[in-house]
Amino acid sequence: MKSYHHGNLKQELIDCACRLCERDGYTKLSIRSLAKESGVSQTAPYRHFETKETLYASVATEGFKKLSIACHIDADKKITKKHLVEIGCNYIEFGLKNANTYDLMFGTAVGNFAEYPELLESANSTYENMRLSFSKLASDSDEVIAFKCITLWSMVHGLVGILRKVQVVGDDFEEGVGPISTASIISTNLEGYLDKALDGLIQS
Amino acid sequence: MKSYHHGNLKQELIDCACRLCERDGYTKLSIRSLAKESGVSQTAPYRHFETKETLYASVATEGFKKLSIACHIDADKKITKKHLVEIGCNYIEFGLKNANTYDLMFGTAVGNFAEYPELLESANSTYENMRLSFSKLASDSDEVIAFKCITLWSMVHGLVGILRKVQVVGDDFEEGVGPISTASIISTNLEGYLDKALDGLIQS
DNA sequence: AATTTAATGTTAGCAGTGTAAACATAATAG
DNA sequence: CTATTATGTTTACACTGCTAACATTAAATT
Repeated sequence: MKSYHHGNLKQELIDCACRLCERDGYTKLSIRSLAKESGVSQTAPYRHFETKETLYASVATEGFKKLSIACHIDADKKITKKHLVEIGCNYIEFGLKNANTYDLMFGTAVGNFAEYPELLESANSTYENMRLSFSKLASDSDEVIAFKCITLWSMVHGLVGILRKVQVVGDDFEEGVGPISTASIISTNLEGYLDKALDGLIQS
Repeated sequence: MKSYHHGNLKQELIDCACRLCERDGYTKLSIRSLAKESGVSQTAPYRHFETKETLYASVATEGFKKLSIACHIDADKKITKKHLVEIGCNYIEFGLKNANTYDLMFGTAVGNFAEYPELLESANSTYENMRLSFSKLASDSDEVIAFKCITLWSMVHGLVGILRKVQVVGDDFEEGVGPISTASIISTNLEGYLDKALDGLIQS
């Protein structure tokens, strides 16, 4: 016997959306199918999400929270380069393992984060985490730290994009030194790669 | 008086799709509206594009061709670091000025490039161009060159993504050292930024 | 405790989408 | 000149985001 009111619909919709989004990609996600999955009428979700983009924003918010956790490292006081490598690796790993969610977070599905305070907050806090780690590594000025953050973020973000493209294309890749085989070498030794790439970053 | 056969429909559809895609983003692009724009019936495009993804692939192919051109530099023999900075800047400029097309090229709209030979070819040739530039800069092994290529590409690709996100969010940005103001500093002096960032790359 | 109000659900329906099937016309090959 | 192929049209289906009008229940107010 089910009651007229669901009771926990909003959260269930978000959870379900996160799951389906990661499984099939956000383009395959429909409000109607989501409603059906939750055993509720087609338009019920609209009581909790003004538009589809609002739903996307919620899924992306969850994504940033998870990314924050994935990139968080325990360190009492000082942080070493090794820690940064670890952060970078964890970031990339997250991007590759949660590729579809990552698309939603960094693509254009949600046009303007500023319209969704929670999303903006969770995204900024991911950045803030990274900034804090850098600030513990060396006593740089705030400006230098910000530059380093953006550079590291760009690097790992870009690597996620490139590695994914190359991996998709490279299902049947040839031996050689082309982008595909090189990328797969990189991805099998991410740690070593990042370690070298960070050299130019942490000293200066 | 219009004839039953259009005569040049395929190319016109591609051109029109490129234009509309860049103007409104590829998600807003519909085969039907495209057909209407070309003064042809709703399903006529299907004689030239099996699915919508096939159309996407064509637009993306054009995108890579343009990117290749944008990143091409004239240099007789030797290429200097300055040239690489130029390539990087041109790449980023392309990504920011053709943001919607860039999404199509590097997003998940086209799942597997290998299914579209022309797209694969144009994408690979963009890479090959970059590789050639690096090979003229220093007499590195093919392996090292490939690593440098992927690293530079990741960097500029990542920067495009981050700068865009931050710019969108930062319509009303505050002074400070947060990601937004830092990113705008970077974007107003891309050349200087890349120059510094490339230091770690070209020597090693 | 009774009643008003707000939150949350349903039904019906519109305009738009990708795409398949059956048919029409024109260009090309034999 | 005829048969075939390429290219176009019409019709139709299942699906989508979303709106408006209505139903039910929970919460707030008197």
